[in-house]
This record gives sequence, C-alpha cells and structure tokens, in this order.
Amino acid sequence: MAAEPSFIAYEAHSHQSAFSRWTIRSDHLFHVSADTTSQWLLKYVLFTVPHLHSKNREENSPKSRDGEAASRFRKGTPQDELSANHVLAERRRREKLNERFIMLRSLVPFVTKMDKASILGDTIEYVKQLCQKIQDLEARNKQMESEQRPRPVDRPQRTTTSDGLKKQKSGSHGGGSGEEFRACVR
Amino acid sequence: MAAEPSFIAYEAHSHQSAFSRWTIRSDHLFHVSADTTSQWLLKYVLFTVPHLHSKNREENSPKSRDGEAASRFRKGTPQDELSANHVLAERRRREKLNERFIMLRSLVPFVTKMDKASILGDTIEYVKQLCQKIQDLEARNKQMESEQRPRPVDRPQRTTTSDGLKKQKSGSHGGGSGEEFRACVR
DNA sequence: ACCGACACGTGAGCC
DNA sequence: TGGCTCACGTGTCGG
Repeated sequence: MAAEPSFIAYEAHSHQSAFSRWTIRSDHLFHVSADTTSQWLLKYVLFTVPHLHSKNREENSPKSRDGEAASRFRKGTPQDELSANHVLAERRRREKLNERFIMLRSLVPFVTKMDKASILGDTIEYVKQLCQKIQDLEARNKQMESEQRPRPVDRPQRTTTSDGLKKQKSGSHGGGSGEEFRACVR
Repeated sequence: MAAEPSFIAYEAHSHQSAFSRWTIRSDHLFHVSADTTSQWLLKYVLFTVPHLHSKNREENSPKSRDGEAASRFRKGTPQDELSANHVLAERRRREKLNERFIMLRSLVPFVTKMDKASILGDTIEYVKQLCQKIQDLEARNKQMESEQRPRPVDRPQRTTTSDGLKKQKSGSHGGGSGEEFRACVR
C-alpha cells in the first residue's frame, strides 16, 4: 500500500525513490569498498561534499512535480498537495536531521560505531566528561590563583588573562553567539 | 511498554498500537493541559519517571507474543516471525533512541525548542563551546602555572576539586570508561 | 536463517 | 488553513 497512488513520479521505477536509488547504484557501479561501514562513508562524502563548496540550489525537485501533474491528469489534486508536499517535507526533515547526526559524530573524538544510537550515546557521555573536566579545571585554576596571589588587592576574574590564546572561529554559520554563557550547569 | 509490562498483545484494534493509543487515551481521559508542548511533557514524565526509581526489568515483552500467536491461528507463522518480531524490534530501537534524545536534552543548559533537530543543533553547538572553553582554561592554566612556579614541586591533578558533585550512575551498561581521555581534539 | 539498522511513506496532531 | 514534527509499520541491506 505504500507505493500506490499517482505518487511523486520519480522515474517509472516504483518505490524506493531517490536515496536508496543512488545508494544502490553507487554500490554497484563504483563498487567501492563495501566491507565495513559500507555505505555510510560513501553516503557521507557524496552527501556532504556537494554541500561544502556549492551554494546553488537544487529546487528542481518541487518543480518536477507539476510535470507529472500534467501527465497524471487526475481530476483534481487531492492527494497531490496533501501527500506529495508532505512526503517531500518529511524527507527534508529526515535529511536535516541526518546531517546533524553526521556533524555531531565528527565532534566526538572516539567513536567507532556509526550507530545513530551509539552516536548519541557517545555524545551524551562525552558531554558529561567535558563538563566534569571543565569544573575540575576551573576549580584548580581558581585554587591556584588564590594560592599564588594571597593579596586581595582586586579580584577581577575576567581580566582577559592577557595571554595570546588564539580564538579560532567556529567558522560555519558565523553567527556571533554570545560567548561565556552559563556552561556546565548539570 | 514504559507504562506497564505484559501488554504487547495490543487489543484487537488494528494498527497504531501502543504508543499512539495511550497518547490519545491520556489526551482524552485525563485531558491534561493539551496546549503547549502538549503530549511531549506528558510522555516525558510518564516515560522517565518509572525509570528513575526502579531498577527492575521489563523483559516480559518478548513473552507476551505467543499469546496473540495462539489467537491468531493462521496455518503457519509466515508473517508472525517475519513481521511481529520485526516491528517489535524496530519499536524497541526507536524507544532506545528517544530515550537518548531526552537524556541528551537534559544535559544542554539552554534549550527551549523540543525539536528533535534543535536538540541536536544545540548540542552540537554546546559541545563546541565547551570544547573551546576547555582549551581556553587549559591554556591559561598552563601559562599561569609556568609563570608562577618555575619549580616543579608536584602537581596532583586529582584533588577531587572539593565540590559535592554527585556522580549519578548512567545505569544501563555502566562501563567504567577510562577518565582523562584525549578530549577536545576538534 | 535471524537480527539489527536505516530510509521511506503515511496517518495524526499541533500551531 | 497548510506547514511541521512525530510515531509507526514495512521493505531492504549487511553480518
């Protein structure tokens, strides 16, 4: 029932539109190393590399719809706007979410499992460890500072430390988010 | 399954088993505040509260299956083992993943959107900021240490920081991972 | 042969 | 009102 009515009309070939299509094709044509982490890496590079250095859109996907609407001259568009738009939005949602997953996995240092669940698991643990480490460092820093300078002349805990630490920008979206937020509340 | 065990034999009523069932039911019977973040909060408390103070398992879920298998006296079990087991496993997978999502959201300090995607987005940004902050603290710490005490007396990096941080067990697998791993590689 | 993982489409609900 | 997110079941691929 999944593949029934006048649907999005990606080629004649029935269901499994788009994603699985090129996955399979790339799996067969290029026959890249399909042993471990097989199609994940492939999908990763094929999916992110075009996004990296190209700002142009791929908006033809919503346009190809009317073409099939002309060919598929059903009486109205009851399932068109109600479904074809829906399935597309849903696909976009999944896509966005997967992108976040990949991006998140690239941050966590030691991950070997690509399991969508292990990614979350490792992240949730990594954040905990980072958090604890920050508290540790902060406490030691303050303690050391206090022991070094027992003179309470002033206590400016934000003197920018006058060190030449390089704050590399996060780069991507460049949104100037407020720095020094309340971190590690647990 | 969160609410109660031995109930996988969802009633006679066809699809939409379990989750949507009690969601709708709770929506109608209890008619709790269904205005903002409506069923999310409800599901959250109903799902996590039993898990908080109860260590007992709920492994009866694979057992209740035979009951309905008896009622469903088809000739063999072609769709039973091929489907009923599969759908159950899939549901368990989603459930585990959702649990991770909730647990992850509880770590990030400032989140207002409950969007499954915003959770990831905020987390991925939070990790970045934590990471940068660790580098910052570390650099300052080292620099201060070098300028303060050129004499290498000793540096016990495990002074327990004298804070009352309570290490709640993660419970599930409890793998005692090695501390002081390589953090913040970026 | 089974089990785990994932993408997909689809029904439902909430702004 | 449609857009948007979510949960679900299902088909399919890999170990």
